[in-house]
Formats: sequence, structure tokens, C-alpha cells
Amino acid sequence: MNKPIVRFAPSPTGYLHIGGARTALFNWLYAKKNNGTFLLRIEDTDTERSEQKYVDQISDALQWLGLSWDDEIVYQSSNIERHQSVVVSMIENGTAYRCFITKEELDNLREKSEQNKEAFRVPKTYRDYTESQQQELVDQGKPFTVRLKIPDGITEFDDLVYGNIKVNNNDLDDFIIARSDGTPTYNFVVTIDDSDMNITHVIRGDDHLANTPKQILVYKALGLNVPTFAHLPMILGADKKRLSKRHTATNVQEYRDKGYTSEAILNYLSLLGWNPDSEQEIFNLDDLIDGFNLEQVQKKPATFDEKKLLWVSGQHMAKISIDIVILELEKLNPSWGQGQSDKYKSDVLSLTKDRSKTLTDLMEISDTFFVDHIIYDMDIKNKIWNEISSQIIDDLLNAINIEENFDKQTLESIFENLMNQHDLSLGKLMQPVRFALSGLTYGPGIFDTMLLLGKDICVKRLSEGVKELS
RNA sequence: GGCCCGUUCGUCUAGUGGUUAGGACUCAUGGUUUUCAUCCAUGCAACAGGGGUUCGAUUCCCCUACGGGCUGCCA
Repeated sequence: MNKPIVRFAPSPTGYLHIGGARTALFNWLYAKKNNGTFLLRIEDTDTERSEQKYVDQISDALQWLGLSWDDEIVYQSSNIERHQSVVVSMIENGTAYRCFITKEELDNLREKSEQNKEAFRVPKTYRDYTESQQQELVDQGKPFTVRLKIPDGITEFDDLVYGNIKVNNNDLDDFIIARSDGTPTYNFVVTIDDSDMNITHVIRGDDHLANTPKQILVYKALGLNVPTFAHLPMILGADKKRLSKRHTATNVQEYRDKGYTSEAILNYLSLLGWNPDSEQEIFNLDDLIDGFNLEQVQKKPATFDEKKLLWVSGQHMAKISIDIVILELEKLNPSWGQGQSDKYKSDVLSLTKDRSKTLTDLMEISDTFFVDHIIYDMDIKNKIWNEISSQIIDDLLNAINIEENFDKQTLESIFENLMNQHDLSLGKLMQPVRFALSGLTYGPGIFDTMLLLGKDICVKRLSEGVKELS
């Protein structure tokens, strides 16, 4: 097979959301898998709604995800002259025509059809006007749009996901390819651009499935090669509605901020609408490229489930190396672990990493190893602190001070004595110790925590803690 | 209204003309763990409905229902 060229073509009217990221991912995977090319085209022809900040956001998000594109970004708006010249040539060769029906007339007709519960069809009034008849109306200063002259017949194509799709051309209107202000419309420019960019495979959301026959008709009118299409099912929110800005947390960068790694997000996204044909669910990028194919893409929409994302993320956290995790944490929060030695940071992480599901989890749980002073949550204190807690801490402090050594064996024997003395299980005994020491009720093993903190800090925290908490 | 697409546990999915319809997440219970998280075990839970075709349909066909998309001088 020839090397495929695919593209991701977002419009910069909003942030890159999860659905867009999935589309980008599948394009990217298809390109990588087949040694192809992955291009980025910004569809910015809606000047009302397009904004540069969204272009920046989208490219940042793609880069962060690791879905880097080949070549320069193509801006659709910069091709407008090319688009317009094609429109002119189509009027000349009769594959398109000027239509002088106004928007208001159309709106009225549309409304009438709706009231009568009839199918609305755009009247083909001007379809067969000759060039000179059209010119005459133009000369009169009448505004016009340009419509594609759709021939009779059947339009069909084989979608890589949906299979054979067949539409009767009679069910299609002669749709507008250029507005009355001369600007070309989406279904038209997308074909020109895809053709100009030599796109071989159009992989996009299935909201475009019904547009595809129209686009094919444009390719045919222009005598261009029709690319292969693959439509991806939509991603739905928990309410089963198509994911949109109305849903909470659809922005890729929100997930970055929540502490998910790009690899975890990509892994989860790949599972939405694709199955690897095995029971494996945790993939790194290379696995994904290796296993990916369009044949195993689902036809039905998938619901985004953050619980499963969280699980996937936890699996990735278990695998990720400490060195990488340090880099990721510092990227997420530059002040994380500031002023600490690499050795200490990596010791902290080796205790905490495996009990975290996200980078933010990890930051939270590791924070106690970096702060100067513990701030105690009094709600938690009220739940776990009791009359003997202070006594336990005092006894522990005494024992630590008496012992010369501060190592695991020593700590074990200290706690052993305390257990006997207070007639408590280790679990009960260490609860107030952990809290006084870290302000938390969970975390790494208490001996490991104390040893990493060191004798001086333990003594300081315990004595300060017992004062504040008593 | 018309056209196109879809429908297996709550969610992501596997699967076959004859299966105890499988796995994963979630949830519940138990176990491991000094806490928490992990991990392990067990359990709950699905073929949208109705007709066909067939000895037999979750699987093939049709209809209905439901959901989504398109039907824009948005992309």
C-alpha cells in the first residue's frame, strides 16, 4: 500500500476537547502504523468564531499529547483564492451555477415545509439558466450564491468503519459552495484542501458521515480522486449526549491539570471505540501504534467514563519510572520539590508513587515530605485523636531520644514496646503517630516514612504536633 | 418531515446459527497489607421489542421503538 497521508482538521472555535483528541489520535496512529504522514489543518474560514488563541491552545494540546504533526500547519483561510478560482471554473464548465434565491425566501420555504411536515427541497429554479441568463441577473446587481449541480444517480462509498454507504442523489440538495459574499463553504473547501494536500484517508467524526456523499460529488465534479473515508463514532458524555462544551471537563488541558499523563489519556481514548482484539487494556504509545487498525473501530458511540480513565492512569503510574515522574511533576508544578536533592525526591517518590493514581495524587501524598510545618486538619483530628494519643506521642518521643540509633530495627522495637505498654495493635498505635507526623491518615509505611524524614524532623514534627493537637 | 447511521451487563467491549453469552471498569463481600493505595478471590449485572427464515436465533432478514448525525449563505 502507498504511504497514507491523513490530517486532523479542527476549527479554532473552541478548545481541543476529548473527542477531537480521539480523532487526532486515531489519525496519528493510522499514519504511524503505516509509515504515513499526519498533517494538521486549521479550518478557520468562519471568521466570526475563529480565534488565534484556540489555534494556540489546540496545537499546545496536541503537542502535549505527543501527537505531533508533519510539515507546516495549513490554514484553510490562506487558500481562499484557490477555492474561489475553483468556484469560477465550475460555473464556467457548468458543474455549478449561480442561484439568486435569497436567504429570506429560503427560510420561508423551509418553514412552510416544516409546518406541512414535508421534506424540504431547495428549488432548482436557476439550475438550468444559461451562462448569459445568469450574467444578466448578475448585471442587474442581484446577489447570488453558487450551488453545486448535483446529477441524478446514486452516490456510494465504502467507509472503512461503516462499510458501504449509499445515497440517492435526489435526496441531496444542490448545496451552496460559495456564499453571496463570495466565500466558499465547508463541504466544498474541505474537498479542495484534502485533494490539494493529497490526503489519502479522511478519518474524522461520524458527524461528517452524512456530508460525505456531498463531498464525493464535489470530487467527481472536479474530476479529482476520491480519498478513502473512515468515520469514527462520537464520544458521549455521561448524559449520553454528544460531548460538547456544555459537559464538564472536556478540555484536554483540564485532564493534564488533573494530573493525568498524556500516555494514560491516549491509552484510555484509544479504548473508546476501538478494541485491540485481545484482553490487553494498558498500552504505551508503541503498543498502540503496533496494534492499531481501523477495522476494529466500533460503529456505536462510546460514553466517556472518568472512573475507567482513573484506573488506566493508576496502571500507568505503576509502570512509569521515577525519573520520568519527577520530570512530569516538575512540568505540572515547577515548585514541586523545589530545593530538594534529586536523591531525596526520588526516595520520596519510590515510597509514594505506587499508591497514587495520578500525578496530582502523588503531589498531594508526597507534599508532607517537603513542608516545613504540618498544617493539621481539625476535622480529621477530631475523628482520630483521642485522650491517649498525646501520651503515645510523648512516649514515642522519649523512646526515640533515649535510643542512639534511628534505624528500622530500632523503630520496630520501639513500637513493639509501645504496643505492649498501651495494649494496642500496630494499626491503632501508628494512627496518631502518622497524623502527628504527616497530617495524613494514609501514606507509605510508618517506618519508611520516619526513616526518610530522619530523626531530627521526626522529633521536631512530633513535639510540635503534640503541642498543637493536645 | 426526508435521508444516513447505530442498539450485548450501569460503562468500555468480546463473541457465535446450538456457549453456563467471555473480559475490563464501577459497585458489594472476603483475603493480603502497620494505615491508605495496590494486589488476589468471589459476587451482582446484558443480547431494546415484535415478526419472520431455521430443527434451533443474541447471531441472518423485515418492522417498530429508542438514540445520534445530516437536512445552514456553521465547520
